[in-house]
Order: sequence, then C-alpha cells, then structure tokens
Amino acid sequence: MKWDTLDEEPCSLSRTVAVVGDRWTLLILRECFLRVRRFEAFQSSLQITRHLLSERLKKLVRFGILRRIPYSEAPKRYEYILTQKGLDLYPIIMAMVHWGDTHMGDERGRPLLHQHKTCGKLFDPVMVCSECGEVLHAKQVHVHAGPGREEAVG
Amino acid sequence: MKWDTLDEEPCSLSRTVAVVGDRWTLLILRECFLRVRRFEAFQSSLQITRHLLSERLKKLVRFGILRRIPYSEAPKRYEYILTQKGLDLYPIIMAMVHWGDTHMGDERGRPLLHQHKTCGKLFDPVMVCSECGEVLHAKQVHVHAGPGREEAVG
DNA sequence: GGCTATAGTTCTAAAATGGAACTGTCAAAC
DNA sequence: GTTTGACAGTTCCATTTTAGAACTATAGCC
Repeated sequence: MKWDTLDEEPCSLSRTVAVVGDRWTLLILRECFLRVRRFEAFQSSLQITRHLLSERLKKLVRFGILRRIPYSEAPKRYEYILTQKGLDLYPIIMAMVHWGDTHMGDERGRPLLHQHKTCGKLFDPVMVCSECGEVLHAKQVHVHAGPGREEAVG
Repeated sequence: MKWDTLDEEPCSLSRTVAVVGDRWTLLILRECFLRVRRFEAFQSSLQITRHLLSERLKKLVRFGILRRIPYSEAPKRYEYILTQKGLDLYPIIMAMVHWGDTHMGDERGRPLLHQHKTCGKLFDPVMVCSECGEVLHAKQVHVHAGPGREEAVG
C-alpha cells in the first residue's frame, strides 16, 4: 500500500484514514477539542516525542485541519487552532468516545461526561439519517457506487 | 507511550484508538461492513501483506470485534464476522466516510452513495444529541470529569 | 501423482518510532 | 551584562513495525 496517495483513493473512508488514521493524530485531535493549542502543551499532556509531534502537526496543517497562528512576534511562537474542516471531525471523535464508553468501560464509570449547552443535559452522541431522522444501523443501509467510482461495491 | 496499555487509559477515546486506531484496522473494518469475510478476500481487495492481515484479524478477534467462525471442517477454514460490538463501530466508520465526502472529495463526485432502507432515501449520517435531537457541534458541548477520572479536564 | 484453493507462517530489508540531547530566540531575574 | 528559563522545534541513533516475497500445510479434484 502506498500510504502517500491514500488520500486520492476512490473511497471517502480511505481519504479520511489518510489524514486522521493513526494513533497519535487522533490523540492530538482529542487535545485540540479540549482546547490545547501549543506545542509544549501537546507534548507534555501526550508524552509524544517532540519529533513525532512536529511531524503530525505539520501534516494536520498541510491538510487544512489546523491553522498555525502566531501568538507572539518576538520570539516567533505559534499555536495550532482547529479550522472549520478540523471542527467537522467532531462527529468522528465523538463516535469513538461513545464506542469506548459503551464497550471499553471499566467498573469506575465514564472518564468524561458531555453536556449539551443547547438543552443543558448530559447526553450521548447518536448517529441518525439526515432524511428521516431515525437512528442508523449498518444493516439498514444499502450501498451504491456513486459517480466517483465506476464498478459497484458491496 | 506504551501502546499495549492504551486500552486501560482513563479516556474512552484512547481506549477506542487502542482497538481501531490504525490505518489497516480501519480499512479492514470497511471491508467487513461491505460484507467481506474471508482471509483471501481481505488480502486481495486491500493488498495488505498476509502477515499484517493475520495480525490485525487476531487483534480484532481478541477485542471481540470479529468472531472467527468455521465454514469448512476439513480443511479447517474460518471466516470473520462482525459481532454486535463490531457492528457498533458503524457510526465511527460512517462519520469518517461523511467527513471524507465533505472535505476530501474530487471533481468526480462521491465514491459511494448510502441509501436508508427504512425511509428509502439517499442520506448523510448526522450526529445528534441523544436528549434533544439537535445536531451536535463541538462548541456547544461542555466536558466534565466523570466518575472514571479524578481531576477535571478541558 | 499433480494442480488448485485457502489460510496462514517465516524471512529479510526498508521505514517509522522512541528517547534523549541539542539549537535558537527572547524575556525576566540577578 | 550574564544567567536562567520558557518555548518551539531539529538532530541523532537504537529499537520496533511494516512491506514484500517466498514457504508451509491441508484437502478436493482430475
């Protein structure tokens, strides 16, 4: 597999995997959603090597998920902020958190609770159909080849 | 980072990442949701090395995401089927597909279209609040430390 | 016996990662 | 005006993972 062209495969999952499909990137994104923005902060909270952190941040900037913004002119210092494209990764992160809550929990209960500011309640994220609003299940979905692919699949 | 104990971290995202947080595993799961079940079928559609495929399938079985079921007694042959725990990964996969459709598309259009059997329409997956049903956005969510973690975060 | 199909395992070279030390810039403290 | 410390990286080398290909094993079919 040529990972460097995975983002050009005729498959939206592959393209997403090309960007966020590794362990460190997902953990870095978690920190971003918890409002972490600076190199040292990522490094100390994740215990990631500085080299890899530098690589991953560059990659996320390159793909337009983070924006590198100066917060100090002299010395030059930057912080990493989620773009709209990055913020749109939220459902992926939340889906993973919810699966972990459901299937990987221990006797101590959930590590984090999420409160919806709009309605004020503690909630779980639920994936629904954009058309009818019903909860989605794999077995109720039929897959067709779209215009971006010739042959039929699945 | 000790990746072998990532599934015991007091963070549901980490625990999920421990299981599905690598490129091959996510691609293998895509194939599972497209009804692929056999070793040779995974291998030829993904072009993954047989060694890694073997490793990843074992890991998915160990975590209870796939079940290894004999479909032939002599010679012993097995196929890999998603358990309920595995089927519950569907929102993660769909969230990734949707993000790819939205942000990584090219001029040819979507590779795949999804039809909801329940309502009959082509749809997008949308993540909503389990309590009020509103669409979720990162900025409308407040995070609290839960019982599974002592100190407050974010 | 020879051929094919399936599901792996083994081997070696190449690539990625971990861990630690090093670089460079500037502000504030002494 | 020299030292200390914070920050944002880069460099180096040992270890671990992965890629790619060949090999093993079982059994059905001709």
